[in-house]
Parts: sequence; C-alpha cells; structure tokens
Amino acid sequence: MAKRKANGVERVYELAKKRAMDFTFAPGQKIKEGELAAEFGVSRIPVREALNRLVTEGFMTFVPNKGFHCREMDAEEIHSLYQVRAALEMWAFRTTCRTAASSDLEAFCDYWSASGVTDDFESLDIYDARFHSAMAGLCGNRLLVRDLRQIEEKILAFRNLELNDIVRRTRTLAEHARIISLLREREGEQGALVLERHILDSAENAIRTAQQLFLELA
Amino acid sequence: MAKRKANGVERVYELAKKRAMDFTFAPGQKIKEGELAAEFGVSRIPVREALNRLVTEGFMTFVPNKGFHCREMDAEEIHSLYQVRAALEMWAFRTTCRTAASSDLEAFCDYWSASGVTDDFESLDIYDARFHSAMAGLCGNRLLVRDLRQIEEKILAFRNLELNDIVRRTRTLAEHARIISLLREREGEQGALVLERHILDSAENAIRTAQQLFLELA
DNA sequence: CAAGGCAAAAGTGTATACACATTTTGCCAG
DNA sequence: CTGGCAAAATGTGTATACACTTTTGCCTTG
Repeated sequence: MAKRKANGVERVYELAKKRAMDFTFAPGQKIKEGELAAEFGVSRIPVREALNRLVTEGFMTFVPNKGFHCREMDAEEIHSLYQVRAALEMWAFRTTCRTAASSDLEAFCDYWSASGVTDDFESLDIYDARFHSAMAGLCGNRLLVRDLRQIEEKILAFRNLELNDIVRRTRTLAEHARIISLLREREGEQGALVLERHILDSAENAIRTAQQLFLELA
Repeated sequence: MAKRKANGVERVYELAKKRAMDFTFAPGQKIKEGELAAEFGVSRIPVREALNRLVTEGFMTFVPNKGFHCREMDAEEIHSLYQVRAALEMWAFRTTCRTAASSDLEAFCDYWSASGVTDDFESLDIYDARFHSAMAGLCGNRLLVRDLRQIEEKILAFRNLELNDIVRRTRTLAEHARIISLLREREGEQGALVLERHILDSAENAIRTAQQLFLELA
C-alpha cells in the first residue's frame, strides 16, 4: 500500500470535471462513487467531495439516496448559456466604452487587431475564447470575468469544431475587427448589439455541434 | 444513541448557509469542522460535504490543509455583484421587450402596477426582490433567473435595511412604476438604462449598509 | 527580552466499516 | 407470458479511526 496521503480530492475533481466537460460521462449518466473511487485508487470520501463541487458548478446533479448524475444538455440549455454570456459581455462592453482608461483600451485594440495575432494561439477556438475574455476583463469586474469563465467551461465541448472551416474563420475575424473598431471609438450601444449577434450566432453553431456530438454517443 | 440516519448534510448546509449569508460567521472567520459537527450532532463528514457546496457557491473559501473560511466581503465585491445583476436584468429586460408575448407582458404589468400589491409581501425588501425576479423571468431564460437568485442570496444581508425609510420607499416604488411603463411600451433600450441606474443606486445603499454591519461586528 | 526551535495540541485528509435506501433479480401466481 | 412481490445485491449516508499537517506555546539560547 503506497503512500498514506496525496491530494486525492483535487485529482478526482480535475479528472471528473474533464469527463463532465467533454461528456465522457454521457448526459444523464449515473456516476457511481465506488467505481470512480476504485478507478482513481482512493476511497469514496474524496470522490464524493469532488462530485459535490461539480454539482454546484453545474456539471452534476445530485439527489439524496440516488447519487450523482452527469448534467443533461439540450438545445435550450446551450441557448441559455450563450444568452447569459451575451448579457455579461454586452454589459462589460458598454461599461468599458464609458469608463475604461484610454491607455488600456488602446493597448487592447492594438494587440488584438495586429495582423499576426492568431499565430499566438494553438487554435482559433482558443484565440476566440481569449479575445472575448480579455475584452470582458477591461470593464474591471473580476466576478463577471469569473462567471464568464465558468460558462466557457460548460460550452467548451461544443465550441471545438466551431472555427474549423475557412468561411467561418474569416467571418469571425471580420466580426472581431468590427467589434474592436467600435470599441476604439467607444460606441458602446452599437458595439454591444454587434457583440450580441456575434455571440448568439455562435450559439446556433454550438447547438449544431452538440447535436452531432450526442448523435455519436447514441 | 438516538437514530442512525437523518439527512445530516441538508441540515448542516442550510444552517451554515444561513450563517454565511448573514455573517453570523464573520468575514474571513475560520470554520472548524469539528466544532460545527459537535454543534449539529453529526460527524465531520456531512459537515465537510455541506461546506464544500458552500465553497462553490461563493460563501466559503477553502485551502487544502488549512480548512474552510467564511467569505470576505468588501465594497468592491458588493459592487461587482450588483453590476453582474444589472447586466443580467438589463439583458432580460431588453429581450423581453423584443420577444415576450403581449399577454404575459400585460399580465405582469397589470399585477405589479396595481395599487395594493405591496400588501402581498411581508416587507418591501421581499416585494422588491420578487418584482425584479418576476420581471427577469419574463425573458424565459431559466439559467439567468437562477444566477440572479444566487446573487440575491449573497447580497441579501445588505438589503435588509434598504427600504426602511419612507423616502427611499417612495422613490423605489416610483422607479418601479417607471420601469413598468417602459416595459409596457417595449422601450427596451431606455428601460434597460433606467433599470441599470435603479440597481446601481441600490448598490450604493447596500455598501453603506454593509459598512454599518461590519462596524457592529468589529 | 527577542528569536528560534522543538514538542504537544489541534485540525485536516481519507480509509474503513456498517446502517439504511434503492434497485435488481428471480420466483410464483394469475 | 406477465405482473407483482420478496429477497438479494448494489449503492448511498455517515460515524469512527488513524495518518499527516499546521498551529501553539513553552523553553532554550543569544
């Protein structure tokens, strides 16, 4: 019997979260504590602790005496997530236009409109996520940024394919350019509307991706 | 030794949450598992489970080998919470104006502008919370409403005194009336702005209340 | 008296054990 | 067959026990 102690919860949490994020746990699947415990080589206690955290983050559901289940996910849920994301990013954008220091705003716009930026990122998905996250951060509200990250984690599985084809890639970059230009001129209202459409459009795409994904699982 | 089993987690969760909400646990206070366990007559296991849930809801912080601590709370944090709330309610309002069924919208407006509505509620705090919650619900996004409720729980402690004096009471009701009228006419943009100011004003009040509250605790 | 360090006390981390609840199985009656 | 019920199997709920970590406070030493 190896060592006596080793941050079990953290490990289980990360691993289980990954599985919930990419639906290695199928939607609605029952999660048996004992199974995970055996697999990860720990007792049920740290497993329960990890799963509990995932419940309040929205990756699991829990019913007393019934145990844990992976989240369900349907088109409406994805829609809701993207809408909340839109609400937060729009407010952040309008607020940034009204109150951000010009130096911060310029620095952001210069960096993200440079011609070779996309090369700084592994994939266009990651580029897109970072762009939105960084822009939201300009408003100075840390909690809002944290909430956006949590949403991001939940929709990550459906974004993976979003930017693969050249048409969408081009359109995405063009929309970002437009948003940056409106930000530079502090056009809060108009920019927010463009941003909203940009985000809700990608919701449609995510829903299509999800339907494909769940088809494969079934 | 009394009974063998009795939903310990749920009880501990509710009680501990209450204490975290109203700062019976002082901000930053260390929470000792054993103490709570003894007090509630359960073992440490359900206590840890309950506290873990509170961590991901934002009422506790947790550091491995150091244990649980009650959330800190400062003016910036309160501001952030109200800003996120504003972002969500504003989006909900604009969306409701664009898309809600007229029948739902009229029903809402009629009910909340009736002269005696406030009598339906125990206090003006509760009246106010329900009004905002019901209005946000018109947009049809359940997740958004759930997020708003979680924010509500975190700021509840600072709202308790908000509507006590007659001046603020009158002003609040007047602002609600204005918001309802804009909603009826589906003036999304303008209504959102009024709503924003309404919410951020109450943030200022909450911060004052909080400072008073923490003064008492110190 | 301050600083450092060491040992005891207190507290957290998790394995194990067993009570209770739910689900499954398999048998029997209709 | 088929519906239903009881017993077995499976799984959750939590108390207890003990290893490991951090904190505390006393004692030594400069």
